[in-house]
Amino acid sequence: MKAGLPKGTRDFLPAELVKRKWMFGIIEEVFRTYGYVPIETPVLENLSTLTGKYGEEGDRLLFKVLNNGDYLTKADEEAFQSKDSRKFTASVSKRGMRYDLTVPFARYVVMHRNDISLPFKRYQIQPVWRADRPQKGRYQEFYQCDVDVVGSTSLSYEAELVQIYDEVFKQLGIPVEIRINHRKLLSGIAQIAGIGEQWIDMTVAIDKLDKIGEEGVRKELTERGISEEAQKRIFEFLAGGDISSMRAMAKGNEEAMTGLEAIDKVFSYLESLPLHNTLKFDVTLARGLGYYTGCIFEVAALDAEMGSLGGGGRYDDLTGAFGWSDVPGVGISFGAERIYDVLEAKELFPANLQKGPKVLFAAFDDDAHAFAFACVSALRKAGIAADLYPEPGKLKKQFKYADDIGCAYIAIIGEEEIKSRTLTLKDLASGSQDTISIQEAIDRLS
RNA sequence: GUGGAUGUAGCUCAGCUGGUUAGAGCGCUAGAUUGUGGUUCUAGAGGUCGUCGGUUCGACCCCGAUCUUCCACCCCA
Repeated sequence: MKAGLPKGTRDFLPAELVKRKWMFGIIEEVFRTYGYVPIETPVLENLSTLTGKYGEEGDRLLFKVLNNGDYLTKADEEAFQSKDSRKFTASVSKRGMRYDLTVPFARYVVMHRNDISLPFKRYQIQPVWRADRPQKGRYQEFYQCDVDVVGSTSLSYEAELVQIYDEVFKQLGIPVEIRINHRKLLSGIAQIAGIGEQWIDMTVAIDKLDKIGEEGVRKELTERGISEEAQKRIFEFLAGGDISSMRAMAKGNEEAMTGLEAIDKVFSYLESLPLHNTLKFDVTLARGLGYYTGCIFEVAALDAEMGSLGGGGRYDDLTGAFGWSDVPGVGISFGAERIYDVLEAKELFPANLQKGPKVLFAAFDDDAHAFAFACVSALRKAGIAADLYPEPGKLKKQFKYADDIGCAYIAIIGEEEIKSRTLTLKDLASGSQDTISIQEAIDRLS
């Protein structure tokens, strides 16, 4: 058989994984510093946990797992005959793979309500799966890094999450723009335009403003059945630009005012604490997932052609679907794959990331190999990543191997070294070498 | 889910209107060089031309299906 992978998935070579781990390490350390604790959840969830949480589009992209055993005996024959895929699937599959980290977290909070104290601040770095059509930077298996806090409505958490975005991207060296908006402001604008019922249609359309322009948005609004009159009011509002002028226009609409006040409050928390990146109020920002009800965030790289590097927002009631109502929360997510691609494209990974052992031992003959084995053990005991070429012989071959696996040093053992209980340590980058004792080598390499 | 491209050596790619032994560069292996790699030189290995089927005397080339990757939508990280 031919070796191959399912579409949209990939293997990682050591050189890539070293870089990924560096990136995840920075993200995790910032999460930890802000007081978040790690959790993990299983790959598989009950399909009932997942379906209906991401809209119709999301349900379509959900990976389902076939039931075990004689699943056909319990299959819905009628649904099969009438080619009703949804109904049939439900009869042969009761589990699916997680689509994001937020819904499993909601399930987790409800199930462990007696073991956690609110507000509960958690982070989670795990892969998720979507049966999307792959493209560059879009995979069917990819990692998300989520931080959420549940059990508090304090807007200081929104401000804190902005700081987390800011700190992570500062440490990674990617200049970004953090955009903020509020769902209530959007629904308020729709009310002001007299199309309160269609606020989601409006939101989806104006989200594309920077991409398709005003004409394109108007066209889409018309297609979604929104009148010219309403469109006029919407664009009047969008033209407002900053918070204070919008406040004047929103007067009398409680919904829009709530949104504007919240955004203003987040800005005020950060007033005296300068960010490294820019935080921008963007009234056209929408965000897809249906469960956001308050502030929403999105992060975009300033000088890279890349979709959003992360997003998030506040939800009034994340856990209601699992039977525990009115638990508010707010959280953000980092899109690891896209961030990695930006780091790669801009060559922002540190050059000195060690992928192989620090030193490789090379021996000339069997006696030297035996002595080298003892030397390697001594170095390893001292905590130095060291390795021994498996057989003695030509130095050329052993040098090449050291280069290939990314060693910084090679230690050569021959007759003379055995006699004097030393090793010849060569710095592969500079080419300089010294014959020194094992203890000296340990001191130099640690 | 819709529309469009793509696939030839480990990698990047040539390959004539269909014609018999499918090429290059890099990489790989060995030697030049029996205590010193990344340079140079020489030789060598490596391909069921994505897969399956069809048309043809003959297919890498034409046709169909399928898979992969990529692009634009949709949606999203």
